[in-house]
Amino acid sequence: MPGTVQSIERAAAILRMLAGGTGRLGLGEIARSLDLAKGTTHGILRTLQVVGFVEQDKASGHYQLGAALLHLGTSYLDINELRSRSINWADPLAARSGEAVRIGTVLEGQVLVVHHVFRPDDTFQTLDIGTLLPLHATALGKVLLAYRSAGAPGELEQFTRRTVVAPRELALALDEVRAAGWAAEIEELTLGQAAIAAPIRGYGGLVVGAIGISGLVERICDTRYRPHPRLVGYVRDAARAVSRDLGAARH
Amino acid sequence: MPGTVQSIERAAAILRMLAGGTGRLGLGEIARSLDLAKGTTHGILRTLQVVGFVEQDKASGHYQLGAALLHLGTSYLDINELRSRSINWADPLAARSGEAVRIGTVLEGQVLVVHHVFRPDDTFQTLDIGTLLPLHATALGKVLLAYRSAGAPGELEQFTRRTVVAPRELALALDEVRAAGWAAEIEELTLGQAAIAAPIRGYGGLVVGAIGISGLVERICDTRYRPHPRLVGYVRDAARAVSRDLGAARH
DNA sequence: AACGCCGTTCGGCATTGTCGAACGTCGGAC
DNA sequence: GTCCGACGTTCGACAATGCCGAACGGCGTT
Repeated sequence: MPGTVQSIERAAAILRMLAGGTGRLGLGEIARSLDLAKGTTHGILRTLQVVGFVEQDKASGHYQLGAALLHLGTSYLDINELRSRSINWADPLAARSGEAVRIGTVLEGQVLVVHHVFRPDDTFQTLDIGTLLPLHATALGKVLLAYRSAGAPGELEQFTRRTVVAPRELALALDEVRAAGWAAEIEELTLGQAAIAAPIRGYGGLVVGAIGISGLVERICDTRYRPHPRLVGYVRDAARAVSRDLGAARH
Repeated sequence: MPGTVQSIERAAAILRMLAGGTGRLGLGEIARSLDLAKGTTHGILRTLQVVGFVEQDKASGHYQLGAALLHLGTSYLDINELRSRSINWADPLAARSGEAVRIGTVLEGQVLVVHHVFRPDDTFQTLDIGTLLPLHATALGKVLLAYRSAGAPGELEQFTRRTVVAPRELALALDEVRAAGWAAEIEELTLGQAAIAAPIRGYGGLVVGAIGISGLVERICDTRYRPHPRLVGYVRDAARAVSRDLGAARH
């Protein structure tokens, strides 16, 4: 890609690789995967270490992500307008619906969770801000796909028996999402779990994210195995409120 | 610095700058602060944009941190051994003490919070994982300073009337911390707040972090304005437990 | 209407980072 | 105990790379 700094692209590729794997990776492993000379890879890793983006386990020599990234990630949250505007509406939605609320955007063919409110009643749940979820097997993802210019990703992983993996079937589902203005997901990612989501529009009406609730199927769905209209209304109301805050209304 | 990749260092400097400021920054502003040509800065920013580390506000042209950093930061948390080992002991500490628990490491002359457990009873508190705190005005920071090879930072900001700003006074306080094996902070960062912390030792006995509790002065301290020995015991017990998990015991 | 500032583009030069081979060290295998 | 292989690291030479500075077009202000 002309006009871009190649060493930075390589550094980013290394960071993505370290984030994807189980944790520590060896220099040789990294160099081999990215088709780089060991010496080159070493120079990049050393620099990343100096700036705190990676750390090295002195004992094994292996590399892992560094602490500076945590602060950068948190700073992103502080800046992110989608998140800051959503917070005021996510809590009420969690309270009204009684379910956990999540807000997501698209990042590299997946859903990035930028905000998460725990289910009000319940106890210990793991915070999954910063987590990546599949686009085709979540309510948030379907919404984001439906209003997205880029087409669906080629590889559709099957998580449960109900996961939509056929491209044509997914395209039809996305048509329905566009027509209805909201999306549902019922046991397509995890058995016993269901979710409802609606699009958040930013300046100019563009869809910049999605907000939704998720929880046990028996609470999200009615006896006919379909999402409660009441909950759908809550989600759509919240999405509209956030969109209004983001300036979707003005023009 | 020879042997390091200069463009990556510059890219990291830009990211740090974007994280430090209030949010969006202009290209000229960045180029001026880092003494770079506008063209050079533009190339780096474009690359960072391609890899998702920065985003550009189409309207104003200003730059801000990108979503990919959030995922990298979260991945760091998943990897970080200090954090993963601490989690099991942070919850019991919060339960026993009835206060909020935080675990921190040193990052660039500040305390980086890598884990945070809310005060059990209370209601809404803001999660400050990823936040940076001053070294000299927090209990966590004093512990980290006391066992650190590098000397204290030159600039000691005054937050309240009780903040220790005189280098000699701080050095004496750190001596006490080393002698006692724990540190306290009473209204030195925020009025009405106090904290207790103890060091976490990793492999080889090296101090790799600190764990502590913080809350209202009247709960942390006794009538003589000194930390409750019972709470100090809880914190030190937790610190020892985490250290044992991290392998400080073996050799 | 002209100015100043912004983000962006482009070409030439040399600084910069890349490559490949060689080194020291550690662990495991035999 | 002693190979052997793999690892992370260092180094020097080449040229490809990304840096610089000047020029461009758009926008808001003066």
